[in-house]
Amino acid sequence: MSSLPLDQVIQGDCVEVLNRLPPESIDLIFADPPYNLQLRNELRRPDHSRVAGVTDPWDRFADFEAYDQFTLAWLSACRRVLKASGTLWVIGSYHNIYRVGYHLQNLGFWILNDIVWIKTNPMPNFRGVRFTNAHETLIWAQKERGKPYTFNHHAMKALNGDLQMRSDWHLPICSGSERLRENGAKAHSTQKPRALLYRVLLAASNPGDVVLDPFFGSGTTGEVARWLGRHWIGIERDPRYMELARRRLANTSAAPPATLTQTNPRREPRLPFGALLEHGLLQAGQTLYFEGRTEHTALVLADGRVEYNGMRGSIHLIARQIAAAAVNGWQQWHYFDPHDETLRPIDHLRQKLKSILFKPREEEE
Amino acid sequence: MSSLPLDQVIQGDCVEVLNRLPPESIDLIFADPPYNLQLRNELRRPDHSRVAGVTDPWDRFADFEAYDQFTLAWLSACRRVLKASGTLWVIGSYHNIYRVGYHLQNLGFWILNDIVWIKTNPMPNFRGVRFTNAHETLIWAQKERGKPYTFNHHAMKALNGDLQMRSDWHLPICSGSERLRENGAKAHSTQKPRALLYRVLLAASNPGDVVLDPFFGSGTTGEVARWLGRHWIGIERDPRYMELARRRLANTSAAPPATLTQTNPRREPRLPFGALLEHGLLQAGQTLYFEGRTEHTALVLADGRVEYNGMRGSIHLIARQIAAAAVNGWQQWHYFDPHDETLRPIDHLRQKLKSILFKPREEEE
DNA sequence: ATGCTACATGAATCACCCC
DNA sequence: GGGGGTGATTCATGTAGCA
Repeated sequence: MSSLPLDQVIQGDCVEVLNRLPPESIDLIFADPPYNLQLRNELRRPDHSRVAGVTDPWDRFADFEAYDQFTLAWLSACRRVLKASGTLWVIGSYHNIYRVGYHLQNLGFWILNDIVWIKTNPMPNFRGVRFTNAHETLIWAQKERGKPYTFNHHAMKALNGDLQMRSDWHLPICSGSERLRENGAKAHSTQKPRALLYRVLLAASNPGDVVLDPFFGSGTTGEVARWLGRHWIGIERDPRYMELARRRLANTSAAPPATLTQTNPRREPRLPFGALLEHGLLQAGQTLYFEGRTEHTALVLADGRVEYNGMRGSIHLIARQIAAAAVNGWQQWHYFDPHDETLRPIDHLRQKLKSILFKPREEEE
Repeated sequence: MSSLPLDQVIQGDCVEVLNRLPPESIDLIFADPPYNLQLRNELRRPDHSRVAGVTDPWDRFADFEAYDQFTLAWLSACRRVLKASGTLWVIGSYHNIYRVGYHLQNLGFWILNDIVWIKTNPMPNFRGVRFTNAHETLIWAQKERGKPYTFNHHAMKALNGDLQMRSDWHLPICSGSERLRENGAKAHSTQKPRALLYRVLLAASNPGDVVLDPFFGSGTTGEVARWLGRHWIGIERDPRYMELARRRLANTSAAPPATLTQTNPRREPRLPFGALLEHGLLQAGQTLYFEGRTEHTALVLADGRVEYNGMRGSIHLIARQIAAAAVNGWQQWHYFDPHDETLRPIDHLRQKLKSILFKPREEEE
């Protein structure tokens, strides 16, 4: 295999498949390896219902040494196919992330950041014997210290309301309609949310780049790569997951490439418009209507800005240009709600997202 | 040194000092080791002012291997002095925490949680080449898997507005009047905020426990330990920091013991159902009502068992038989209160007896 | 359609005493 | 030390069912 099998799911052990790929050919790797959870007994909620733990056979290792060998093998194989300018993301929990980070540093990867995914709705600790485990950790590392790498600072800043994107990402877990199901049961026990991958790919790759995921699973990485105009390669050992991902990707539409070009920073409000994109309430390429009228339309860009009449900027900036007055973009811009075929202010979506992210708590004494 | 040097700062290398302490004598260790930051060049803000990085000699290591040796040495020494029921906290950043976590697991420590300290006011990434590094990581580990350990669940829940404390802690960095200064300059480059230690010590120790900090620095651990009625031992290599901490601790006042009462029911003595009979709150021959309904009644026997439908057993056993599920007999069974002619759970009587037998006590030991 | 309640569930290393 | 009994323990969110 000398050329890259782009935009495909490849069935097989990731080390073997990686070793057949040409060296230094991948721009970005996102890896979601087994966490080695080591669950022993069943766990019940206070109402005595049983918690469905992750006890899949792919997460069973004899001991730490076996897990270390596994980790070194796939990290080394990834390192070979990564371009000198490429970066690697790995997600994990306290069960495995210290082993991953240790070996990754030993192999010569240079950590650029670690990111904590703060879950807005984690599962509680039912027995009250530890802290609620409310986060997972991502390590972002380049192949070699000092090499150039891709970090789309302005896109991240735009996505974060004109403030620098920080290392703590507050996002909900994957649930509801986003969660893939088969006969009512979850199709994959550890499906990652699209918003997480959206931020990773937008930050650390460019349109046309090749993004590889050695533990493809349900294929979230591929779906978001398509949204963002990145090529993707998914490696998955389990034929059932491979089929699942193939079906998913066959139904994923790509965003128009015009929305994906490089950008400059803009002013944004506190809850940024980009959050609507991260959470899938809007998609890049959708049309916005100024004051709900069809003669002024704008195009939603992937980093949370909009394009109108050759101009690019935040919803507020563009709205000011059109109205020639200080206006609030959240009220001016409308989106088409296909559910009831009406135009609504995007502020409607913001309220919806607010209720998702910051559900107001009762007043306390 | 056979007895513990309580409530003192000891000057010396922590491994040497730890090796002179008796084994299995410490309840809690909080360690804030050098982070091995490996800063190469000076960093300037956009206005060209110089950023005061951590370039102290105590944070310089030749390479990862040297740092690993250092880490293994102090972790091993800590492990020896820790009680079987003791736990260890280590704080670090992505520079060192993966090495710490790896070695700690290899030594047999069992991770209970990792905690992310989210800084509400971190230093921005001035050059815009990475994400703002807005967090540090703490690992909380017990000496050995499966041993009992201290976690004050109710204290944590109360501290968090009656919701379980999560693994993400949003706290500001140490600044303002809390920050120790000498001639206007920071007295210690990595002084930790008291709020962080407050949560650690309140969660994982009890009044009277011995808390040890092998990298005492400015002495935040000691100050909070005094606040919370814990004994403390601080080890610090640098004589200047040792003096700084001694001055600080001399001016720290301890909390009134009455404010430190235990709220964890696990530490309260157990009251069997028969105690209600012994103390006359119930009498043999009385009727109990399952879930307050009159169709399931049981007879109280003199030995603290109940008889229901020919079966005899504990309140829990019989309740489980009726409910065909794991239930708590204290909640299921009701008694008739002649005072106001209502049915109440027998747990009401238990609470009453508890308040009679165990008047809220002062600090123990 | 709207609103309310009940129910389900999420990468989980989830008890402890006493015989 | 092993086994059985006692009894302590949950938050956010989405969906289904029903009025």
